[in-house]
Amino acid sequence: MRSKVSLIYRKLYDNFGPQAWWPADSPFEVMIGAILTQNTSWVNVEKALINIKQRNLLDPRKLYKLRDKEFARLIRPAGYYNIKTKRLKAFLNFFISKYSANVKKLSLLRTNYLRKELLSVKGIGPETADSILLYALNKPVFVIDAYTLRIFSRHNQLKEDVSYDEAQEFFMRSLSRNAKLFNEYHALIVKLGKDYCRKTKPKCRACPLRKCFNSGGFL
DNA sequence: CACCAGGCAAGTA
DNA sequence: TACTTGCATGGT
Repeated sequence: MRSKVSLIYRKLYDNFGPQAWWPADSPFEVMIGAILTQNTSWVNVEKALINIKQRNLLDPRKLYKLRDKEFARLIRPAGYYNIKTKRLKAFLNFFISKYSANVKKLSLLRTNYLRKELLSVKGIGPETADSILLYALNKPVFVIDAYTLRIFSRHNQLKEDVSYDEAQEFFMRSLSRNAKLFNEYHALIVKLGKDYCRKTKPKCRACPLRKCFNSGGFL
C-alpha cells in the first residue's frame, strides 16, 4: 500500500514529466537564485541573473565587492532590491569568510549542521535554506513552499495552518530519502501550482489531480 | 484596475 | 508564542 503522497507524485510525473530543476549553470547560481526568488516570480529573477551574468559578475568575491547601489541596480527586476542586496551580501560574507567561497566545503558538512548554518544568515529562512541544500548541494531535503501547503491542504492531506517543519516531516516520512525524488517532486508541485493552483483563478476543473480524490479516498 | 509571485525579518502584544 | 507589516518589480 503506497501512500497518497507517492501516488500524487506518480500522477504529477506522468502528467508533466521531469522538470529539470534547478535551471542554473552552477551551484553558486542556484544559491543566488534561491534568495532572489523569495516571494518573486521566476521570470523576474531570470532578468536579474542575466544582468549579473552578462557582466561576468557571477562570482562570490566580485559580487561582494560591488557597492550596494550598483548591486541593487543589477537585481532591480527581481524586486525588493534593497533588502535582497542586504540578504545576498550577508550570504556572500558568510560564504566567503567562513567557507572560502568553496562549495565543496559546504557540501562536506553534515546536512543538519549546514541547515542551521544557513538559517543563521539574515535573509535565509527555511525554504531558502532547503532549496540551497537540495538544488545546489543535492542533499535529500524536502522543500516546502506556498504551493505545497495550498495544494495539499486543499486535498486534505495537510492542515491549512501546518508549520513548515511539520509539513516537511510529513513529506519526508512518506517518501524514501532520495534527493532526485525530492528534486522532481517539489518542482512538479510548483509546476502544478503555477498552471492550475494559483491563489486567484485556480483551474481546478482541469487540474490533473482533480480526479485523484473522492470523499477522502484516493482513486 | 487589483492582485499575486518558487519568503523573510522585525515589530508588537 | 502568535500575529502583523514592509519590502518592489512585472505579469495577468
